[in-house]
Amino acid sequence: MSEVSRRENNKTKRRTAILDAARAQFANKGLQATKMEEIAEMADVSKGTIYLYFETKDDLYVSVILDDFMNIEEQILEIFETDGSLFDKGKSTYLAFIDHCMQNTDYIKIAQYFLTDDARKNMSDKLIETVNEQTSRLIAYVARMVQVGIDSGFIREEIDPKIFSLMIWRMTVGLLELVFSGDTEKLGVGDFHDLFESAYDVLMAGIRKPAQKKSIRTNVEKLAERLRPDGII
Amino acid sequence: MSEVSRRENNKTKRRTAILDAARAQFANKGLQATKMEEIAEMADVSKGTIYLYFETKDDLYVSVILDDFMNIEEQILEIFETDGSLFDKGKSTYLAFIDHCMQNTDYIKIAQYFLTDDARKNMSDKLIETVNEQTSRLIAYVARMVQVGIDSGFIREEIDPKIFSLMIWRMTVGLLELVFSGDTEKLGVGDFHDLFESAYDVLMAGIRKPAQKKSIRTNVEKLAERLRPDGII
Amino acid sequence: MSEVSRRENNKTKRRTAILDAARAQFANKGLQATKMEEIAEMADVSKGTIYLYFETKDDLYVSVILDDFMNIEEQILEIFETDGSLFDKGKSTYLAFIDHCMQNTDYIKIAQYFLTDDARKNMSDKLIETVNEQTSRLIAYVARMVQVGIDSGFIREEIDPKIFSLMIWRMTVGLLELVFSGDTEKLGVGDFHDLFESAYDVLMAGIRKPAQKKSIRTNVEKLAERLRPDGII
Amino acid sequence: MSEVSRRENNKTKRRTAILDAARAQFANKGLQATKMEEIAEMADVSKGTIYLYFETKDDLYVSVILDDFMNIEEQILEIFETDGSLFDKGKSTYLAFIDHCMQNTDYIKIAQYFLTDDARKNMSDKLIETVNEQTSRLIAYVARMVQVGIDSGFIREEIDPKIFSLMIWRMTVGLLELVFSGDTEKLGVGDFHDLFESAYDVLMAGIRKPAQKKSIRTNVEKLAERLRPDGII
DNA sequence: AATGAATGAGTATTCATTCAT
DNA sequence: CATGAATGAATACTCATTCAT
Repeated sequence: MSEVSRRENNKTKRRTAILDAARAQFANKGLQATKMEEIAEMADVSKGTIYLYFETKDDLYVSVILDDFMNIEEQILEIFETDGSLFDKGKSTYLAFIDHCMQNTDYIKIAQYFLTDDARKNMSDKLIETVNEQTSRLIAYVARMVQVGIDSGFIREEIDPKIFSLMIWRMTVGLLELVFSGDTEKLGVGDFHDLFESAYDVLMAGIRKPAQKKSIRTNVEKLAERLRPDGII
Repeated sequence: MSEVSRRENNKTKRRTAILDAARAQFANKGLQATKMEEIAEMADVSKGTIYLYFETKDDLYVSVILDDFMNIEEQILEIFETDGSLFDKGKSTYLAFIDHCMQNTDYIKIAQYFLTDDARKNMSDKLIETVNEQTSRLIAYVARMVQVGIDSGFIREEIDPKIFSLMIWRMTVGLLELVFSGDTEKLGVGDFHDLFESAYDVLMAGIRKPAQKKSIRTNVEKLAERLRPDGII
Repeated sequence: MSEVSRRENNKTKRRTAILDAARAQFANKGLQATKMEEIAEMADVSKGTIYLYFETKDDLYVSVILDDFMNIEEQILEIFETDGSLFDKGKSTYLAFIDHCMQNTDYIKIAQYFLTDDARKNMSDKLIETVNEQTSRLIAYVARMVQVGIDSGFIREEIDPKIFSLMIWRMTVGLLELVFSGDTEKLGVGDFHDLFESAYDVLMAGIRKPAQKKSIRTNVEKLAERLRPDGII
Repeated sequence: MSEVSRRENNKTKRRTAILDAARAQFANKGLQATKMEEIAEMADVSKGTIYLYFETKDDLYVSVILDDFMNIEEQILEIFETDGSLFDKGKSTYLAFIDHCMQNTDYIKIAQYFLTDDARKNMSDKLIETVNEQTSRLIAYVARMVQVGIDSGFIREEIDPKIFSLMIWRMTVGLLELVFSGDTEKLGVGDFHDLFESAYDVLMAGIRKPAQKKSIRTNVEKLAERLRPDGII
């Protein structure tokens, strides 16, 4: 390994260490309550070093979520590769997302803070832009799927793919926020699995074309590749 | 007017003045960025006076939203009183809520902050409890409506009224948050009216019983009163 | 009872109620930590009323101690009236003082604060003057006793009565402060009675004339009246 | 000088600068009236820097006195090294202590505050412990001297060394407090030297063995070394 | 690149005191 | 006399960020 690449390697390791420490702290105590010092300690670097890798605390915060974001994307894409009907694949993807969020609560917590007024005050436009881009990309996936559904005759033509994407996104995230707040019990919801599955089913029933024709199903294979993120659609 | 009641009257006026000033400031700059001093100035009272009416900044913050909450409830109940089909009334109520929120952005902003980890750290259990109670009540309205729909044969029996309430609540609030963040344009949504109406329609389509029987429709009138918040259901 | 005297009576009762409440609070939490509100509540009057009887918090504080002071003086004078040798009476008086202070810790706590720089900043000259006068009077008693002892040949002529008074006063109060601080245990002193009695005996041994002549004792009776606070000495 | 030791050196200098500034301010205005900002300015550091060296204002306050304490100890030990009779050495030490306190009034002022209820509320147990340890050590010196006096036959066997130590300590400090309060004049004491010397002489007369035997005096030399703080006694 | 000492802006809250009723 | 609502001065402490080494 060359001197340069070893150095590069070290830098990456350190960046990851800081990111991991930050994720842990943020998830545990929230943004405000987390001190840069604590992150530094946990990452085993000095306070100053963090600023060599991230411009501000908010930058670090968003970087954490961006990191998660990329992980989610990766996982979701894998599911797309598998065979199966459009609705089955949709549901698998949806449930995989829920699963991921239930295991990595940080992502939702960031998303929560991100739309907040307080957050916007402290955040650079560049940061907002970056997260927006990522979000748009994820939404576009869903929209594309819906479009495929429409084209294939599974989904009603009146449905606006983009609006539906926002709907399912905000609803899902909203329910996750509720679950993480711990208030669900007080609100009388016991089984999370049930909650999310029911929500999905209602949404699907809401866009499904009443009388599906079998013949159309044969088009699925052909359409699958249109779902790729860098696809033509 | 007696001495005591005049004093009471004054106290109420002052409380309202503080509440209004706080609402304006919070909506404009967010919780953190708003200084108690600024609220005091705008309400034309001294800093110390605020603390005679509200225990802490957070208490004041939540009190603002609770105030909005009660206004919303009032408006919504009026709509229940009007005649019309179940789904029509539901839609009117939903749109009235959207309208209110579009005009009083504070409510959503509080709701947003409320589920946040950071908020929970600073908030008294009593405060959380109070907001939860209010929320539960609003959710119960919706759930009751759904139940009526089921009983009347409009809505599928498999639908869980409570889960559906949480769905529509979180989705609606989530979309409002998105709109208020100003990112909707970047995400390519132009017409808000369309957005919210489409969302509602999808949700309704998702729970509607496919083959509605005309005969049942005649029951609507009879069922209407069961929707009252203090109803027997 | 006339209208005027009934009013006077009420005023006195109220003043006493405030004084008692203040004493209890001050003794329990110290000066700084005690709020005027708490005193008002305990005395069952409004906050504003306290200021009709006492100019400031510090005034109230000192008034409490002055009140105690007068009680102490009264008790001590009674002992002077009894028969007995000079040293016996001295010791009885000293022990009575100790007893009183052990039972009414407030007095010492005030005295402690009184000589403090912090106290002086907030205290009016008039207040300082008043306490000084009281103190001087008490010291004068002791000095007069010592002078009698000298005149009677019990105490060495070289002893300066005033200096000795200051010595025994400051030492006694100092030891009481130590006891009240709770640190005496850590400093290894178990029996308070022993502590104070030993201290007294050492002081007496320090001023006693080595060879006492019996014949002088007959003068005691004659000298007793010279000890009266309003005596001619 | 190495990098590390230079840094250490700087830290020590800064700590001293803060300590000196604090001493000056505290002595001048008392604890409450002194603002952290003023100390920072005088020490030519920022407000935040003080908190790198001292945890709280009270910690700083006590640290000042602890610093003085160590100086006093040093001076006193030197006097022990000189030759002379037990009582002479005792008196020299006593007068040196008085001198030091008259020149560094802070020490007494802290001691005064230290036994106060108000102080105890704000002070950490660790801080109280530390001061108590120092005090105990100083008291132990005196007690050891008294014991030597007893063993040598100069001092009466009935005298409890520990009690006597507390007596002389509290009396001396008490008189110093009185002097610093400025009330001594009003109480009619003019010459401080006289006051303290007389006080000492009375105390000594109070514990001295009436008929001293010359032969014992020869033991003084031998006993002197037992007075060392790290001595075997 | 890494460090960590230094900085200093930033603010909610308390409570003795006043005064209109 | 009594009240208690209103006042507003007063301040220790935190922590993100910087920068000399």
